[in-house]
Amino acid sequence: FGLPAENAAMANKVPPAKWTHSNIATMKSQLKSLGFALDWHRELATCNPDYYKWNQWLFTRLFKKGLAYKKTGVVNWDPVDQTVLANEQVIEGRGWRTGALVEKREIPMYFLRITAYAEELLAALDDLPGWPEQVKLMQKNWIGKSDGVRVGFPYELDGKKETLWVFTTRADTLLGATFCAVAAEHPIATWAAKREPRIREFVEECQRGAVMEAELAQIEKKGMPTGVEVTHPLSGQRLPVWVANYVLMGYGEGALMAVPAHDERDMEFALKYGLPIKPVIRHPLGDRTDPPWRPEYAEHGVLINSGKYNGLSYDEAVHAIAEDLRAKGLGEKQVQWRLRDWGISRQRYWGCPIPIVRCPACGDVPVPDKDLPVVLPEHLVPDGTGNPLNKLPEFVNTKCPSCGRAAKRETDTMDTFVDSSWYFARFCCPGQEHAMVDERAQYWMAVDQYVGGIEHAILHLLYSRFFQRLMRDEGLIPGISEPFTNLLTQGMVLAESYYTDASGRREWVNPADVTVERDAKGKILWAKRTADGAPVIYDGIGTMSKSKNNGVDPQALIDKYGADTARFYTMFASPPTNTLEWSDESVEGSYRFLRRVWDFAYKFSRAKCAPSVDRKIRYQIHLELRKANDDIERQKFNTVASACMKILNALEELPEWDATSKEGLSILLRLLSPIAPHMTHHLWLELKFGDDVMRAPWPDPDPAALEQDEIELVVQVNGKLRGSIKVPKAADRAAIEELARANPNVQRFVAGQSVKKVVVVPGRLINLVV
RNA sequence: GCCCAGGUGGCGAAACUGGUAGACGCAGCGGACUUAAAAUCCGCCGGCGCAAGCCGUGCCGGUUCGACUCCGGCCCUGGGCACCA
Repeated sequence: FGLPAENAAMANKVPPAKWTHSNIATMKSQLKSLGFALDWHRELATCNPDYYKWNQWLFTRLFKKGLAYKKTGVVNWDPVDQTVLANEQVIEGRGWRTGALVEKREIPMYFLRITAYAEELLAALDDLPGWPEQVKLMQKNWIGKSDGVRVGFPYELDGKKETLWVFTTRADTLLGATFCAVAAEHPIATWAAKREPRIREFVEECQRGAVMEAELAQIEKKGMPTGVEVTHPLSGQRLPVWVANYVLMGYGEGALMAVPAHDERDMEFALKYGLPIKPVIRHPLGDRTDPPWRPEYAEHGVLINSGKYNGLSYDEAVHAIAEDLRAKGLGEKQVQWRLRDWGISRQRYWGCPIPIVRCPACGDVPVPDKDLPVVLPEHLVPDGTGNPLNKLPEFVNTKCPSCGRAAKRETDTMDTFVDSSWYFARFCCPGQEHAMVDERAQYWMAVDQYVGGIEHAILHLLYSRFFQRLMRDEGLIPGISEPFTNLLTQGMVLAESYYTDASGRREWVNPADVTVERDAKGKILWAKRTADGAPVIYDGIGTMSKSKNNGVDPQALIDKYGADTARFYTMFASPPTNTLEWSDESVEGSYRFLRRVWDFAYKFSRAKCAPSVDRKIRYQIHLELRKANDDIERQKFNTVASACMKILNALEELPEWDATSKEGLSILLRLLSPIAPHMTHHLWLELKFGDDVMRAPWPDPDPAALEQDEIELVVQVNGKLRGSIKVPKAADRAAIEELARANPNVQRFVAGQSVKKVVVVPGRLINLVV
């Protein structure tokens, strides 16, 4: 389900269902040829009615509970194609197909009340020891709980008494507020726009602009006075109200108090429009408030210029000011969340239909269970001008489930994040036709180890955590709140991307189909499509993605080198959490290594083994094994692959075939078996080490092999490496120091100076400070 | 702009809690084998220097006997910013 399938459908003029099913077949065969141990009888596809029926079923439950509701939301509108665009389809403010300037439009949509779970989703992060700190921190900041104060600024409009409410985390700076600013959609802005054409123009300009937060945050800060003045709730001073494009209607009250002296954005705005700047926090370096802005202006400190609050600290001031505001009915302490409810309506065809019937008499009526699923017709081909479901009367026209009169079906479909928020629970219950999940989900959940790209750190993982709670509270999976016990976030695989721009529309060309000429430093001079020589534009390096057509097909690697090499190389190239710029140049080394293992094993199978043991090589093998076992725990599989290589290198140094060869080879095959299972399985059998390497006991290092009488210590003088010494394992400090001083090179650097201090790090080094 | 990561040889990387920077590979160079090539094997492989040694982990500064690792500031790259998923 989703946009890529619709785009492909448009480009190839085939229904997205067909394209999707053929992709599933291809990817399934690739997964099979890589030899992963997957339980295919649990397979599901979210575009299958057996699956999405339960999206619809849960939605109707949430709707009745008020956890799903309807309100207006803002979308990108392409005025030429008369269609809603995804953020991805807006390129530099214009529609991707039409090039028309994109407008904002408010339309009714359905929302899931994730904010009802904000507190729990935040607090529970502390109970996820198996999650990377990085991800928990991102989620915490995204949910964005802030303690602050809601402050009211009274004003009069057309003779009516009103209050402008703002939220601030810096109530301590209230006496430094010199103006207020409201969003373009705020009632004060609307009022002012009616009276003053210039303001109306500005408000309209703000409303035309971007929907995306990243864009909003980067636009030039602009504003206009509304002519409205509010009264400062403590000083009684009159403050002007401005309408400003950097105030978001979606956060807080859609209005803010501006304290230019202690907020960078307010300062920028005040300087631009000549508004007053009043410092109210003592600067740690003295009375310095003049521009340019300095970050320390925003630090908490002692209040000044604030009348009775002078001398108070941040906490004291916030408390005192909140109390005084409360007494006047003009404010109180308040918790504010950054998290917004989740808009799930998509004005698109290839998704799960939202199970609502719009009845002129009864309003929005959820489709009853007996009529679920609302099946998506699969034969349509979208043409880019809106949802084709709207043009399908047999889908749209229906009867109200409540009163039986003629009614219209909702044609919006659900955000595909809904599908991916609970599929893991469905994996637990193959074949279940009568429920979303059954008691098997209770048995299997939570997922022990979840693996996914870091790009999902916030949205997908947060939505899944939310859904797990929805299912819990629906009584489906009682007592389980968190879906994923351990989380590994893979780094992104990056590749260059290229597009042609001939028709004014970007057409992405796979890097494999591009010929590139580079200068000596590797910078791209020009690039063309290999097939027809058409010039292509280099778009930089970024994530491999469907939309930029810059993925590498793993099949080519499997065909050329086999699945084991493809697997070994992927493990060896870098740790899974690293970002990786893809290059298959060095696959050769992995292939060479596996062939050497094969070769070594076959020579061994024909050799006569001496019973002797090579203690030095055995030590090396067991040392590598110990490290490899640690690295598996740490999920650093690239060094496990190198440990395999080091063990083979050590084995090849053996002067003759002996007991160490046999033990070492047996360790190597078992260590290698999860990475290269096909080959190691075969060799294990051939060598008669057992019948199934995957069932053989995991190798553990032998403590006896790791024992050493002498250890090597590094000798430093003033922290610089000057030599090394061999000392008996049990040597004491004095003995080590004596040996270190006896080293001739050390003597050169110590000669004529007195040793002030000696640092001994047991088992590692001795440092003489002169 | 905001939030989160990352930056180490020509390249992928290693160095686990502050303790020998560059393990293991790729590419490259030199050699062996071969009529030749492929494959394989051996050696070299951060920079400067004849050497001793000096410098070197994005940049600037700090803490420490000792910093890739910790602290402060900056630069660059990647991920996310709510309709790509």
